[in-house]
Amino acid sequence: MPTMKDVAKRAGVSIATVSAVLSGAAFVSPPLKVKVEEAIVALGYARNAMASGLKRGHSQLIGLVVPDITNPFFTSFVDHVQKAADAAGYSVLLGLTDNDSKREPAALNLMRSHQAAGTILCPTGDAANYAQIGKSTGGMKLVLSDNATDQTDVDTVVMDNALAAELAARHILSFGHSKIGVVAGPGYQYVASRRYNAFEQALKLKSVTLEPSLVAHGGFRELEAHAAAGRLLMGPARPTAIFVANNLMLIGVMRAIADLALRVPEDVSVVCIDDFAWAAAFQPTLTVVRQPIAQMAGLAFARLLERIAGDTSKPDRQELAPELVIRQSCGRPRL
Amino acid sequence: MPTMKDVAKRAGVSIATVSAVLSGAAFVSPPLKVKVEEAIVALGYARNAMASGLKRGHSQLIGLVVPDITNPFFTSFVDHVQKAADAAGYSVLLGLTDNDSKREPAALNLMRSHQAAGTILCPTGDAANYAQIGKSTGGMKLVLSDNATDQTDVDTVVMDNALAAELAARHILSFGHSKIGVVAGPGYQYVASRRYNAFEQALKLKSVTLEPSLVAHGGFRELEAHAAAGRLLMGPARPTAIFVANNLMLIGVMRAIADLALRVPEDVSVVCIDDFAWAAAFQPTLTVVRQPIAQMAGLAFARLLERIAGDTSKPDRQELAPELVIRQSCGRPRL
DNA sequence: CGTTACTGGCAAAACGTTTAGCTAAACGTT
DNA sequence: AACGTTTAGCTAAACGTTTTGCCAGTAACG
Repeated sequence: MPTMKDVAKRAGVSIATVSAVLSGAAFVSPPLKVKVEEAIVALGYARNAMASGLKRGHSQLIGLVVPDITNPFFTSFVDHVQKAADAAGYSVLLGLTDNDSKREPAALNLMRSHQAAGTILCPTGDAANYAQIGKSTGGMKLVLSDNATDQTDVDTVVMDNALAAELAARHILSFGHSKIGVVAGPGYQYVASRRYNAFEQALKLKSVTLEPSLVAHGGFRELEAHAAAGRLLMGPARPTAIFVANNLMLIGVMRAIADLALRVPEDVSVVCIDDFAWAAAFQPTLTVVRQPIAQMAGLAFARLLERIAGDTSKPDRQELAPELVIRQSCGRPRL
Repeated sequence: MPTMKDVAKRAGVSIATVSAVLSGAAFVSPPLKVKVEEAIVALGYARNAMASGLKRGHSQLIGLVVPDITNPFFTSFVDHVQKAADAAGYSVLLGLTDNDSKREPAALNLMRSHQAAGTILCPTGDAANYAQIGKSTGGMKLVLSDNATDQTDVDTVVMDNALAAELAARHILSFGHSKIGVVAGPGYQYVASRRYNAFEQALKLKSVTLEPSLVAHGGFRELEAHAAAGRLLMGPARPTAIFVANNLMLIGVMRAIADLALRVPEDVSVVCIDDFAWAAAFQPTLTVVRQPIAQMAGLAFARLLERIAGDTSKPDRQELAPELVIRQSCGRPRL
């Protein structure tokens, strides 16, 4: 493993000069510069990021903490952040909390210990833990995304979840449904309750009420949603439309619908929040509310970059609008 | 940002003692130990991984380089590696090559520069680049997975792609198909050509030949596959069954089938390599060849751990068996 | 009681970089 | 010609750990 010293010796210069050409800041005369560059490739030298990070007080790493990379929403989020980071000369250190907010402090500590220039955290949304999070940053730049409450002491980039649910509600209502089922996320999570409340509110505005027996709360995961949808669909008052709060749960719901040989949208209409590749391949193609993932990731990273650059303005919350993608899974209820 | 020195001062001990209790190696008397631990929590101290890594010559990071995290296969692979790494006290530094093998050396260099204890690389499979890869490791432990040729100088964990294709072929043949279409991956990639060749071979064994006009080579991505499947299906000799070489391409194929209002499996039978959540929710449910992702990730990481621990035995290649998951997308051809 | 063996704890020397401060040469100005 | 200015490049001092070697106690032994 060659060091700068080796490069310096081979190029006949001091290590300070090697450092200068590597970081490109100070002016180095062209002849010396090429000599150094030659030595670097000849030795296969790669700068030691540990030493560099130690000396400079921070690394070229940014932390990215998500609850579950397996959820297509987060997969895409990670993908976009990674690419933005790459373009800006940063690498991403991945943290997974496995939907357990108690793991967030540890993840944040990891990032801090690696001297991350900053961290983007998608909390799993258990509101109780927010105080903890602040403690664990130790001064590290932080921006929250996705499942973040509306506290004001940290930068936040989220989708307008209320609008998303409203869009779904209005679309369902436009077909004249009144017996509407909901497969909602876990109530203690900010995003889940916001989607649920806004959906209910939008219905109430048109004097449609949500039958408690037609509301199921799951864990944002497929299996519970499958069971929940089964109960809804086999109950005495089968809904003619179902609102599903995320993509993972939709898989379970569609399986339950298939189990009962029901047709979409003839027997049940379906909308969910989150777009994903298979939504356009499914038969019928699935109407969804699309989250602006690329934008969220882009803005979150951009905000982080500003903070890293020294911006000390007041933390703000950016709320992005979702988009209703109308496909074929909603229609008129049969009487 | 408190350092060990601060902790030491507060606990009334030397920094060597603090280091000792942190790493847990040397014996420290219980009273001192609790004093140090108290100081650590009181100050909110977190060990500086840069300094630690610099001194020890390697970090607690492992590199993980994949072509496209958006592909559910890699999503799952990353997820499993991350969890295994976490359990072993390592964190993962994520590298994306965006399906471009020319980016692999840079990704490897990144890992090396961060003093990664080791790296798992899923090459994008352009065989031309393998020599390059060796150069870029600079002595860093490396294990290859997924799309790795059968070179013998580096540890490798792969699925038996030939068997996977064979399983698919035999399943299709068992229904009596003879006009069979293929949507294959890019021919220059090891995995793609291996799947294709084995599929053709298995057909030949039963005296079924592959019509060249019914074979399309795409880029393992949805869009090309959609176009390719469209051509196949609208051509003069429509196949009664289609073999699709990966999950992403299947999305495109299913869309093409829907475009033409064809029924599965009555008009066309479909199998693909890769299982994924929606395969069981789709109507009809999709028959697939499942890759043993958890096992692959687990073995790749385990091998890496052995190498990190100092194992210097001869590099080997582990080939894992896939599994045919029979669902509903294959049936008899209509005459 | 004197020697040896062991122990918990400390001081200090690295690890490979960045960077502030410096030297000396080259230039422009009077 | 003497002066200040600028500049390319160097020296050396950090950065926060880990770890080797050492010291001073204590226990064990003859």
